[in-house]
Amino acid sequence: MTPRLEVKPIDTQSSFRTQAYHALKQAITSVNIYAHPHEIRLDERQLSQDLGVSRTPIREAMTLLEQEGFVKTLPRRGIFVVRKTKREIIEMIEVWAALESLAARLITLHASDAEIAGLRHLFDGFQENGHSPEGHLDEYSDANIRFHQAIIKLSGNQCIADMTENLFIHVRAIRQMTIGQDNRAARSIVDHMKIIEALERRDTELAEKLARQHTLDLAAHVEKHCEFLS
Amino acid sequence: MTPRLEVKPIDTQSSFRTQAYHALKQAITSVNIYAHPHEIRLDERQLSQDLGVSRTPIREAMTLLEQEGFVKTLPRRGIFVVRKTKREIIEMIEVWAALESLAARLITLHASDAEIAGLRHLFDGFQENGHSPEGHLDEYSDANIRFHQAIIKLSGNQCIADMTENLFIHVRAIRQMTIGQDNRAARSIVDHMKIIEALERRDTELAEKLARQHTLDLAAHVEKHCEFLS
DNA sequence: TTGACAAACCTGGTATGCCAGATACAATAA
DNA sequence: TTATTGTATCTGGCATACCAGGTTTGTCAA
Repeated sequence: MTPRLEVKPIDTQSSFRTQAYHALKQAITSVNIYAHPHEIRLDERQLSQDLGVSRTPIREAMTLLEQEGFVKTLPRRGIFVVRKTKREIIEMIEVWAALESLAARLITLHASDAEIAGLRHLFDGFQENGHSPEGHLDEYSDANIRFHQAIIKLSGNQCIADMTENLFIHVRAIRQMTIGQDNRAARSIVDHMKIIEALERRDTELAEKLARQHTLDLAAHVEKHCEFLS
Repeated sequence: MTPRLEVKPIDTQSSFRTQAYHALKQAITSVNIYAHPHEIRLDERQLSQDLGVSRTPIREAMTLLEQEGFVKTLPRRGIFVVRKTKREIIEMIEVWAALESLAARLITLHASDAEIAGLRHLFDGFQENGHSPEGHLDEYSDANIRFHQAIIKLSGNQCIADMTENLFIHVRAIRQMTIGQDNRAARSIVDHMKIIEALERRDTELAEKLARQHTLDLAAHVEKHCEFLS
């Protein structure tokens, strides 16, 4: 056997378009657009200079971002970051509820006991009485996010994962803004535990229902308390 | 008042890119890709000649179609029409079930009695004993499709409509291929009537459950009987 | 000072040319 | 004949020039 060099295959897949897409999506989703009162405008030529590529890959990335609903281009006016309305946010949360509910159903049918057990570990450290989630909102918020992502992943349905990927960006932002209100963190962890218990018991109908209701509660909360959304 | 010509405003919104996108999507989705055994390859330059525009709007349209999962471009190889696997089809049907189930829930909460009553009229002519759906599969298939579209629309949730738009293209094709099997048409109309009755009674939980189960049944049927899918 | 109006510029849309990788095929050597 | 290699050709990725419509700005008359 001849000695061979260990070479990694060159990443021939990531074109400038793909890189620009990820860079722009990252940039757009990392700013809290609901905190800025004025609308944000993007400039193709400026971005192409900043990223060091021509306008073509920038435009193709913008095409993708527009289809995903993150930006809106007005011909000869400019490209603008989209601010979701309260109605749209609620609709997205409702869809999220339906998809996560389906994920819970699929988990009871197909996931292994070990996988389900792994969900509990996400909340290790938040269950003792002396360590209430209110005191560590950021940490709990992260665990919260990981829980919902894990549910989607364990479902084994890639289509759910794909469809929730962009919803998640918006729902996550809303969750983070509302987690501190109305004792939601403590109530949230109770809901999560009940969902996990239903999954462990393979109670398909209950798990499905609890997962749906948990997220529909968020929708109702946003309806009542998020007047800062237009 | 001076006489004026009746002129329609020029459709300044539909760019070549948008027109190319719709033309290509129409062309791709109208061919039954599962009937052709060989993979279908698209050529940017050929298409730009056929549509009479340059490659740029073609490329941007392709970018959109690729993100929607209808085509896949391999650099310096070509652009290929995507053939969904059986696994992917089932996943899409499951997602459809979750979204239509949510739509049924929302209808019981927000739709008017008149809107719900309109669902029955879609099946006028298929309910008499002498006019069984089996004898008119094409007509029934159309009514079937309109029923599911109406459910989505009546939900009032635009996000559901957007997310099911592309799923529908695939699910529709599968429904049409399976409607003639296994007495599915007759059983389907029974399911639909039960769903309508639950909606009329504003039975949220039942309508939600029936709508979900009706489509999950399709998923189970595909799992068992659609071996022609890869 | 203020209003209208025109010129300069800015912006996204489109066409086009070039590039490098991939392929097909012919030429060549074993 | 068969394996190999070189070359012509084809393909999508990218850069760039130009266009038309919109905006801004500045000038000038009232």
